Amino acid sequence: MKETSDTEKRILEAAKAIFIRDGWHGARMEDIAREAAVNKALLHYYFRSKRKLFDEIFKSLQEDFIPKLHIVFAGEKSVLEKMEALVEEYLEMLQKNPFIPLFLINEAHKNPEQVVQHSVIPQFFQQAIPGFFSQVQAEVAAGKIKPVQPLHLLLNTLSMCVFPVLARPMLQQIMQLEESVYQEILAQRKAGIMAFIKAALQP
Amino acid sequence: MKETSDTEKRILEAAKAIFIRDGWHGARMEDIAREAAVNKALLHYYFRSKRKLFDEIFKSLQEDFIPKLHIVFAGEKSVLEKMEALVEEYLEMLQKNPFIPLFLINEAHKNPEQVVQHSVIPQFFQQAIPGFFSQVQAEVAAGKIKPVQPLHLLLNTLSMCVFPVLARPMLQQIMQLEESVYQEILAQRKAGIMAFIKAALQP
DNA sequence: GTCTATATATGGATAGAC
DNA sequence: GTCTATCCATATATAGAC
Repeated sequence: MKETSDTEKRILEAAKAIFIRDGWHGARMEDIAREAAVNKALLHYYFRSKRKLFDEIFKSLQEDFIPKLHIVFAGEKSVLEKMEALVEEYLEMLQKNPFIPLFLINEAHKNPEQVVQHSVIPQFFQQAIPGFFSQVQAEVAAGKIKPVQPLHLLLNTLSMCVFPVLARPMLQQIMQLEESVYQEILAQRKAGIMAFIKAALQP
Repeated sequence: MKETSDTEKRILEAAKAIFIRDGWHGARMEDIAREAAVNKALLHYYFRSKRKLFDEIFKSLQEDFIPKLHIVFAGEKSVLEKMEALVEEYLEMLQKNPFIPLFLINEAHKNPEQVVQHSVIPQFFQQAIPGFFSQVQAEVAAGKIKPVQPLHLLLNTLSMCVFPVLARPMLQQIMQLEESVYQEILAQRKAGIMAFIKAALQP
């Protein structure tokens, strides 16, 4: 029975909002404190450091997301159906937490090892993905889908989902689009990605 | 006739190496100075600031890359041929300058407007891309390629090229792969991406 | 638990001697 | 042009009063 004080919850909510808005580097403890309507010393009282505060948020996020991924890959569904479920779950998570990929990439760049330490994603990968790769090869051999290298299929799919979210501010500027127009494009991504994958896989 | 002293060139070379290795945030003026075998005050003597030093590198890089992109999109080639040329040029640039995308994304996140100021990419986009989009629609209408939304075709292609490079340290950790193995995968990306695009487009 | 005030660390930038 | 020494800004983290 974990007790979580009202202030602690307010801080977590505020921190999540600020991390989403500004990313890891942009988010300042000062801003989080103001958002939570407390003093910034309180953040350290509850969470000791900015990193631990983030970890708390990231942990609960993983606890929410990883089980969904397990369901995606564990079922009896076809490769195409699994890809569709993956795209759907991934895009939904990204919409709610658009700052996560950039944070992980930046952190991994500075200190690669800690990705393994602070995340259960590598563990998930080892468990769920080899089986999926076998399934892809089996469906290719059976002629159910066009020949494709499993790893590249996965990389392609993840890339198409993440990159437009990850690089939103940059792409929006390059294409000179209004915020609302870009959001509209992101909303169409699921269709845009799935049409592409289906066309690429169906024999 | 621009004079560039030997020291200045050494600093530029060193800075490029450090930026490639550590990215914008990771790169320290201290490290660049050591790499160039000079004192860090010299960096400021020649370039005034870290940002201006980077800009110098980024500028010469654009002067090299943008013309290639113009050639890719300006020719009389088919959509599929243009995509192939794009993937080839883009992957080559990324291999030589893997730190660029992460830098641009982080900067755009902190201060979106400056992407336009410090880069000619938005300008390129306005010039070359609308024509390409028309060409895609024309080929779709003519039944030369499967129905596809031009913007999503472009987003998909760019995403598949950039993301595995951009997120290398993270992906390498998640998949628990040796550096050399991951490099091998990147080397196969061109084939992996093009097979996917061709399968997705060919009617 | 919550605040004000302050310490500490990092890293870019500058002054001034040579 | 090149160096040493120092400044300064930013932002995290802590001490200590209430």
